[in-house]
Amino acid sequence: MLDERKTAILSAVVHEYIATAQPVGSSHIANASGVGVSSATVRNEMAVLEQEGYLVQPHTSAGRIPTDKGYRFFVDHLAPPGHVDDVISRQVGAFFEAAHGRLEEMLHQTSDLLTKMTHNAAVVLGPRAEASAIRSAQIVRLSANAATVVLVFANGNVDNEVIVVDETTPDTVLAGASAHLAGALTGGTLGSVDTIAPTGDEATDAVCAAALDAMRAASTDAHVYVGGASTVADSFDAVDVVRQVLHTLEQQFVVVSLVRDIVDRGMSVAIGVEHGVEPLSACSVVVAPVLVDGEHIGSVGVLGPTRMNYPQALATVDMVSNRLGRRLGEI
Amino acid sequence: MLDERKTAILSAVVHEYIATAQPVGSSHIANASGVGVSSATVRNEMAVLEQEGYLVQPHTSAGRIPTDKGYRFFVDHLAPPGHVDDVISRQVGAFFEAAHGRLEEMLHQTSDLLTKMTHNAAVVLGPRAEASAIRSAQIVRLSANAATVVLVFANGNVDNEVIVVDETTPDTVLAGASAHLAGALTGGTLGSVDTIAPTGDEATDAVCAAALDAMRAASTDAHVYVGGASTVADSFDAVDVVRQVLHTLEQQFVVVSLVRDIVDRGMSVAIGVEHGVEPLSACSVVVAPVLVDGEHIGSVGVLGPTRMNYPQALATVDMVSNRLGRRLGEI
DNA sequence: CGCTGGCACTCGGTATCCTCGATTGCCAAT
DNA sequence: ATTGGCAATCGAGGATACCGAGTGCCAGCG
Repeated sequence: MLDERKTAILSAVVHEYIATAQPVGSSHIANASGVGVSSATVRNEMAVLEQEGYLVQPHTSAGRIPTDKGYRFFVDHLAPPGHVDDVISRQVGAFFEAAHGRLEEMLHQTSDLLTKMTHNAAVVLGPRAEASAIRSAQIVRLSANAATVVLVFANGNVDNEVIVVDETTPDTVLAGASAHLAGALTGGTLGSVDTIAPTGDEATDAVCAAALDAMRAASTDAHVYVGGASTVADSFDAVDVVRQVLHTLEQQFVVVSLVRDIVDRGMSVAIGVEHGVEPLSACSVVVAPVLVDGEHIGSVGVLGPTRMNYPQALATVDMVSNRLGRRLGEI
Repeated sequence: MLDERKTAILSAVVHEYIATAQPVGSSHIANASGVGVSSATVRNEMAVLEQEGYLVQPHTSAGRIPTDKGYRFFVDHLAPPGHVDDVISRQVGAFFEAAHGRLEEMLHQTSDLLTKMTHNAAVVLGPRAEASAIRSAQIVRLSANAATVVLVFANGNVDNEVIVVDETTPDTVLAGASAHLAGALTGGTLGSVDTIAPTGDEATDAVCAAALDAMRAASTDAHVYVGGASTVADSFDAVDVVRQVLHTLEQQFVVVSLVRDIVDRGMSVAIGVEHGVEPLSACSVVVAPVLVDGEHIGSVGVLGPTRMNYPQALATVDMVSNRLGRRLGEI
C-alpha cells in the first residue's frame, strides 16, 4: 500500500496528465498541488512509484505518466465521488422525460447522449428479447410468398422477422396460424416456449413453426448501439491507434462481449489491458448495468483513452444507467 | 474537349494516382503507359492539362495529381465499364439469397457488404414509411399507462411507437381502438390518411389520434445505415481529415440529405466539392437508387477519398442496388 | 511543325547537427 | 528525512546541406 504522500503525488500526476495529456514533472507537482514539499522529494517519491509500477517515463528527461496500474489505484482509492453538473443532470432528466417512441430509437439516442456528455464513444446494450414477456404475436401477409411475424414484448420492444410462406397458403390459414401463435406465445417468453402445440392442420402448423424458428433466431442477436465513434479520432494523435480502435468498435460481437464481460465480473471500470481486448489496450471502458426492478436487462458504457476523466465518466454512466432503468421500468 | 493524347495521359495519371496515392511524374507515364511518346512531350501536355484545370502540382518539382475536374472527366469519359469479379458477384448473389429477417437488419447488412466489397464507407437509405401501403395496424398495451402502436407495411417494414394512455382506459377500449385503427389504415398509407373517422366514443378516438400522431412523427425519420466508417481512417493520412469526415458521417441528417441530393439530381457520382458538403471535400460519393417496380424506394452508396476506385465502386454500387431492389421486390 | 534529348533549376524529403529546455538522479548540506 | 544544487540526459525544434524526382525551356532533328 502507498503512504499518504505517495498517494497524493500519484493523484496529482493522474489529474495533471488527464488534464494536459503531457508527461508531468516533479516541479509541476511540487509547485501546484497541495503537497507541501520540494521537487527533489517529489522526484524521489516518483522514482519509487515508478519502481512499483504506478508510473512510467516515456523517456529519460521527461516527466511521468500513469500506468494502467496507476489509473487503477486512482479509480479505486482516489477518484473523487465525481458529480454531474446540475445543469447537465437536469438535461438528462429532461431527455428521459421526453424520450418516447421506439425502444430502439431510445437506446440509440441514449448512446448519443452519453457521447455528448463524456466526449467519448458510448455503448448501449439493449435487452435481449428472449427474457421479456410476450404481449402480442401476429403474422401478417406481405405478398404471395412472404409474411412477417411481429412480436410485441412487455418491455416495449417490437421485433419482427420476414418468413417465406407457400404461395398456395390461403389467407385464412395465415390468419389461423396468427391466432394460434398469439395464443401460444402471449404471456410467455421466447425462452420458455419450446414448441407450439399442433392444431392438427398441417399448413397452419408449418407456418407457426417457421414463425417461431425465425423469431428465436432473431432473438439471439443483441441490440447494441455504438455512438460517438468519431470521438476516438479526437482522443488519439497516432492515426494507427485510431484505425485499430475504430476497426474494433465496428465489430459488434467484440464490443458486446467486452461490455458483457466487464459487467458480469462486477466491475465498473476496465483500464487498458485489463479488459483483454488487445487492440483496445490504449482504452478504458466504464460500464454500468441497467436494472429494471433489480433485474439486469442491459448495460451502458463509455469507451475512451486510458487518460479519460474517470470521475466524470463513472458519474455519468451511473446516472444514465439509473435514469434509463427507471424510464424502462415505467413502460 | 481534350484530344486523344491528352485524354490518354489524363487517364494514365488518374489510374496511377489511384493506385499509388503518389503524385505521378511525366517519365512514369512515358515509360509505363501505352502512350508511345517521350517524357518531354508528356510534360508539355501535362502543363496544358494543368492550365485547363484537370491536374495540379502539389508543389513545383513534384508530379501531378488529378483535380476534381480531372476525376470528373475520368468517370464521365474514361472510366472502363468496371466489372465486378465473378466470385464476388456470386457472393453478393448468395448474400441476397440468404438475406432474411427484419428489413432493418437486411439494410444494415447491406451496408456492411458494400464496405467489404469496396473498402469504403457505405450508406444505405431505407424506404420511407409514409409511402408504403399499410398491411396491418394494432395497439398493444404494455403497462397501465403505456401502449405501443405497431404498423406493418407492405414492403416488410415494421414500425412501432410507444404512446402514453390513460391509466383508466380499459383494455376493451384499447382493443376497440386497435380494431378501428386497423380498419382505417389498412390498405392506405401514412401519407394518404389524414384523420381517422370518429367512432363516437371519446376515449377510443383519443387513443386513435394519439397513435396516428405518433406514427406520423416516426415515419418522417429516414432509416439510414452507415457502415464501415472506420475505413476512412485507412483512406487518409492526415488525422484531422479523418476527424472531420468521421464527425460528419455521424450526423445522420447531413448524410441523408447528401445522398438524397445526389440521387435526386440524377447523378451517380459526386466528386469532392461537387456535393457541396465542405467537410467532405476530400471525399467522393457514389450512389445508386434502389428501385422496386420502377419506384425509387431508397438509395445505396459508398463514400471514399476522391482517389477511390471509381469503376469498381460504380459497378459495385450498381450491382448491389439492383440486387437489393430485386430482393425487396420479392417481398 | 511537332517531337525529343538535354540541361539548369526548383523544392520537398531526409539526414545531420546543434541548441535549448525540461527533467532527472545523485550528492552534500541542513 | 528533506532540500538545494548540479551535472547529465534526451527529445523537440531549428538550421543546414544534400539528394533526387520532377519540371520548364530550348535547340536540334526528322
